[in-house]
Amino acid sequence: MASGLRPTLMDVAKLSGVSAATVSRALTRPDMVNRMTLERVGKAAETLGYFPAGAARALASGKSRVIGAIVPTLDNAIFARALQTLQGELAASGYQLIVASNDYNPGAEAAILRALLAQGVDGLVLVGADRSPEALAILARANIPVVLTWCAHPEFDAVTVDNHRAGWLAARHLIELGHRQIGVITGALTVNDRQRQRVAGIRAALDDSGQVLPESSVMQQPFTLAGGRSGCAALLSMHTPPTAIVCGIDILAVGCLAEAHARGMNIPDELSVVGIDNLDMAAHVSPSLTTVHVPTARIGEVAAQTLMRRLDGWGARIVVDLPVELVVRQSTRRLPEKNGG
Amino acid sequence: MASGLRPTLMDVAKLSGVSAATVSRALTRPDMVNRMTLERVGKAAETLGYFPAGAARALASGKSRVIGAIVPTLDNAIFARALQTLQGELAASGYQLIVASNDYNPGAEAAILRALLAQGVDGLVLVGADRSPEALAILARANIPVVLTWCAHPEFDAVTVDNHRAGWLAARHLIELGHRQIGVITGALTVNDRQRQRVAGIRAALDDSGQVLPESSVMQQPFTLAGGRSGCAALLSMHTPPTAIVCGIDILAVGCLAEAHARGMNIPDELSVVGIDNLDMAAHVSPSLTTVHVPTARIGEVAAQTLMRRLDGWGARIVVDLPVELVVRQSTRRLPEKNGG
DNA sequence: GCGAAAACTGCAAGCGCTTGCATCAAGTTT
DNA sequence: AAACTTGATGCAAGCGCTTGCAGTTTTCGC
Repeated sequence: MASGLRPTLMDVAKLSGVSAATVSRALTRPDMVNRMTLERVGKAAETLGYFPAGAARALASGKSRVIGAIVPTLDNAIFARALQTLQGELAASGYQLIVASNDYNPGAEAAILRALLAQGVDGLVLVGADRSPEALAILARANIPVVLTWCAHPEFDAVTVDNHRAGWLAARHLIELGHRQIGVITGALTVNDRQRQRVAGIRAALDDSGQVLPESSVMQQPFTLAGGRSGCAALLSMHTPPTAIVCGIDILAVGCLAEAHARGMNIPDELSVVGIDNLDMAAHVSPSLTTVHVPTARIGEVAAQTLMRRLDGWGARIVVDLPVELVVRQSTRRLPEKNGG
Repeated sequence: MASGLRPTLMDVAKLSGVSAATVSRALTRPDMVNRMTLERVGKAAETLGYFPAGAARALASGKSRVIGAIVPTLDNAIFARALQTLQGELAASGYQLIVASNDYNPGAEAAILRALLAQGVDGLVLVGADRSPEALAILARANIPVVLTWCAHPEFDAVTVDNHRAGWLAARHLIELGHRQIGVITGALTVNDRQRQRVAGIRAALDDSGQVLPESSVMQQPFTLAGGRSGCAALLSMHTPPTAIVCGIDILAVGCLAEAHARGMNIPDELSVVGIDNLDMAAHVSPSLTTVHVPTARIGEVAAQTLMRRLDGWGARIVVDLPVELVVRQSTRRLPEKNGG
């Protein structure tokens, strides 16, 4: 090889006295190559410090061994954690992960999708099932495996979690504790189907017990602690403030706790708060947060496995629904009786 | 084009009646092409729904427009946030981001590096300056821009933060408040130069005031709230427990707060705690956390800019040092006088 | 020991783009 | 009007691999 340049397949072939084809096979399908040849090639590759050029490989084979993921943001423990396991699992199978975020802007997705496809990803993992028609069209034409996470959609594989049930469990818990004035803090519902489903679940639980959740008791806030605080503040300043609040995600719930604390309110005595997600933090805040556990890390892991299975040729739709579960801690308690009646 | 297949450059060329070369130029260097031709090509590409194949492009041009990043873990708000801005900034310049994590295992880095280089990344962003000789050798041979983050190294571009100073500021603050018994909770020092530097800074501040920081007062813990708690517990169970604790990162500090709270200790009256990082959380926990602000998001942003500058041909070493700054909140206070003396 | 199957290996044609060089038409200069 | 620029385009040679097919050598079965 020209000194200073990366060695190529040809260099290895020459050094080991075989054809490029054989080297290629030695590297990708060792079982097709004679043991001794394999060894010779291996040694040559070793001494040259050879490693295959992904671009050439991708071009020739049509497979890039790269998976793309689009998340609303990395700056949220939920997605970061899912990506962490996703990446780990993919790496174990020899795949790389390209991440992109759309900042909860559904309109940005189509462009990102185009960029990812242009890049030549072999598969895609997306969050939620809300998708613009344009994005949908792109996906339909792309002809690569796509797995949705958190929410399902009939046209795609999915690793889901029952968000409706999560909301239901949270609200049900409060109802069983005697709460009747229940407020909700959630993210922006128009761009977030997970949150919509959770709120629907909350509403359903209330319905089941003959109550209604007025729109005015549902506060939409950004997914930050500050959002949780201001949602809490808004709820508490209502004419009849709630005796309990369920938050669409733990971040909001922790913010809510902080706000209550800042106001000198005792939780759970004066206000019950329940979250959804079960972040690490939930167990450590004070009071510890009652929440609905969502197996976030597992989502990434299973998403990777689903993708691998598809890339291995699996033909049928795959939908894995991961269980959610109420975790009762210290932030909720039975509504104190107001009077003897 | 064969129906069902993705259109190629050639398809666009034929449809618009020019050569493939012209289409290529129309797409990548529009200024080299006649206005009218450009328009025709654009229209043809549009109607065919053409977009370039990244692999082919990368192979022919030697540039993949993909950047690789290796972080210890995504599951830490610090890195997740930096990656978020890094990704956003790169995307704005038409680059994709491949992320990989090594789980704080320095030994894994070389393999990841190899995989990333095989994939054909155009640039790399790494965390910290600790690097195995093997990894270093790989980087040296790779011949692509590399930017280090958080810590600098003479051989690489870097976007740094003065970790030593961060530690120094934190400890100094406590010393000024009269504390003499100071404990430290940190991550695993052997695999984390950021933490080493911070602890060194803490030690330096103590030295400056004529004190020493015994090894036994430095608790190494995993970067979790639970780690912060157990570090705190360990410190408090010492023969002469500290009156103040500085934590290598906020996560540990928040855990520390939680532990103290669980023990019914009043912070800051009975124990002062200071963190480093200034996570969102720091302002919202109770008591709010005194900490040293580290411009995490900015690190990712500037890292991207640095890389872009290099890829634009910039020849000199780039080192950007971002300022850190003490943020005093409620978790620290003057050491109460024990007696009249 | 012979024919056929099995096991290897090589040939060569791409994969879809980029880019140095040549070409050619249309100005500019002198 | 000859000699040059200049601008726009085409030609064609790759970039470094993979892979269908064909050829060669081994290995078996009998």
